[in-house]
Amino acid sequence: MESESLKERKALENEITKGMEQVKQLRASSSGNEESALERMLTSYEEALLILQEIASDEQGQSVMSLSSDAPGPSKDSNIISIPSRVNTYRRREAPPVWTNQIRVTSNDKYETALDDGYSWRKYGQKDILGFKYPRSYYRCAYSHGQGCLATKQVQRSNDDPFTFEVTYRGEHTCIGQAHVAAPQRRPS
DNA sequence: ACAATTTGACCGGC
DNA sequence: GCCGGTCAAATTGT
Repeated sequence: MESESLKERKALENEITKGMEQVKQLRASSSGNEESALERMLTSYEEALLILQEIASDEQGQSVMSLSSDAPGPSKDSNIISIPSRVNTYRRREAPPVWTNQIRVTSNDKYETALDDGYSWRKYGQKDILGFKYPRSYYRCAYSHGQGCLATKQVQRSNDDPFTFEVTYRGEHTCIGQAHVAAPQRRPS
């Protein structure tokens, strides 16, 4: 039975990996705005793989605990009650996914158009960063209202090539069906 | 009048 | 104390 589920796990892992490769291939020949979507797909795959690993290590269970046996823990004195406690319940911090895109801006391209990823952001800061000759801008999702969206991005203009921007996203958008559908218009008058 | 941006202040981590 | 990140008051845009 165990080997059966192990086999399935391996198959699932294999499928996910195949998907990753497809996306990577797509990304290699992509341009501009679709790139961020592809990056997000990639981080989803990576997260899936991570979750799979966690499930696997959960199944193995106690073997992890044996590590602490040689630690100078609670003594074996029968007077002392050893509390099982939550030693084994490592709740892994759900780190938000982070990825950065390189965006090259052409001169006839207006910055806004090129940097527009279809979401609406609100700028909340700008800082000069050591080693960068251009300031870095900080944006958060425009509807971070209530328990809304925690998605964030930073924009950093490249030192050497002022036409290249490094856009770093952190966190997935939890907001859906919002106003950003109406993004790609902004016609020049 | 309201909403978004700007910008120095502020804060936490190293 | 410096550095990167965020806050928030002032300013600017619509």
